Amino acid sequence: MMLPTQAKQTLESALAEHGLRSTRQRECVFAVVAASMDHPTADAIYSRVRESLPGISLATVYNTLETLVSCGLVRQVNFEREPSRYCPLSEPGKHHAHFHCTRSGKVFDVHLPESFMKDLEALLPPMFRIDKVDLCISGQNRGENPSGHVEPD
Amino acid sequence: MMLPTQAKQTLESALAEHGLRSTRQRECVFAVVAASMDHPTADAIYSRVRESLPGISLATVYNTLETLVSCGLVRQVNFEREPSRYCPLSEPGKHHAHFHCTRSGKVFDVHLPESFMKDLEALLPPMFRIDKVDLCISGQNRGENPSGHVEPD
DNA sequence: ACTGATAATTGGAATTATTCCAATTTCAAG
DNA sequence: CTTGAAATTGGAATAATTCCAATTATCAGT
Ligand SMILES: [Mn+2]
Ligand SMILES: [Mn+2]
Ligand SMILES: [Zn+2]
Ligand SMILES: [Zn+2]
Repeated sequence: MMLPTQAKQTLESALAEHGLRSTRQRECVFAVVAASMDHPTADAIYSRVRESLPGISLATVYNTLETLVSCGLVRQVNFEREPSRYCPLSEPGKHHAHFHCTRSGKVFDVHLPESFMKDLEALLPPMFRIDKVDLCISGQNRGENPSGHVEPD
Repeated sequence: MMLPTQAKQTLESALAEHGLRSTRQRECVFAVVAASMDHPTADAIYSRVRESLPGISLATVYNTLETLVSCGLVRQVNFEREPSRYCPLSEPGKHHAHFHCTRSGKVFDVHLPESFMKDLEALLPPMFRIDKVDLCISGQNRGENPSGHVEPD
């Protein structure tokens, strides 16, 4: 798992902004998440990272994921009481929801247009300052391969 | 904790529809959730139910909450990895989101109009059948007491 | 390069919400 | 009543995550 130079820059500057160091472990965990389109759990990320860094500990994977989330590089996604999943956050301005197929267990990103986010904001009293929006839809994906802004099944 | 006659009817018919019996424990847990506007955890519900049924077990509270959720009478609400919370579901057609104030820890219901749900449906490919929508907003409630369709702080 | 201070990582133990299980109790029908 | 199924119970088990003290890596200043 190798990290493109540009992504490396992104990681290092985001970490630096928070007064944090770039390490082999952080680079590798970030590379794995950035390359993962399937919203893996911490355990799955641990498995994938160990192919490059066999000595990394699960604690470090958890620590690093928390760090990357707090730096705004990674998103933590929770469905019901299942283990947390993680996905890369490329553009900080863009929002996306998650569709969880209860049949296949797969997770799909669903792009949320700015207008939808505005509508949502309008539903809340103005004294509520929104920090984070988590929209999880669950159901069944029966039908052929979807196209557009939704990941293939 | 006493259950109004009408609510008792609601409970009994919902349970009967699923081939389940109405019991003292189920009545009491349902009564507590129905009367709770603060989205209590299973533990908090356990405490409140024990005032009426001191001998009830925590396992039964968990079992009953799962039963009530599967009967569509109660909603299970999850924020991040915090313990699950529960709220009553009076009208089956109405949807509501949750605002979680990270300062006070309080939870507010936010009514979602049908138009918003339609907009959401339109964002998904038609082959995705929606079973459930969980919308959780977190942020800070700074300002005076909100009014309207939002619970008081 | 060397050193000291600080940050990060590590393995394993601890935490804790929830689930599981076998035994007992309750219930409703015949 | 009797009886079989359903529900409840206490306590053990589970499992994702967090915690912790010890080790290791990194950086800044010499
Ligand atoms: Mn080691
Ligand atoms: Mn007892
Ligand atoms: Zn995603
Ligand atoms: Zn609610």
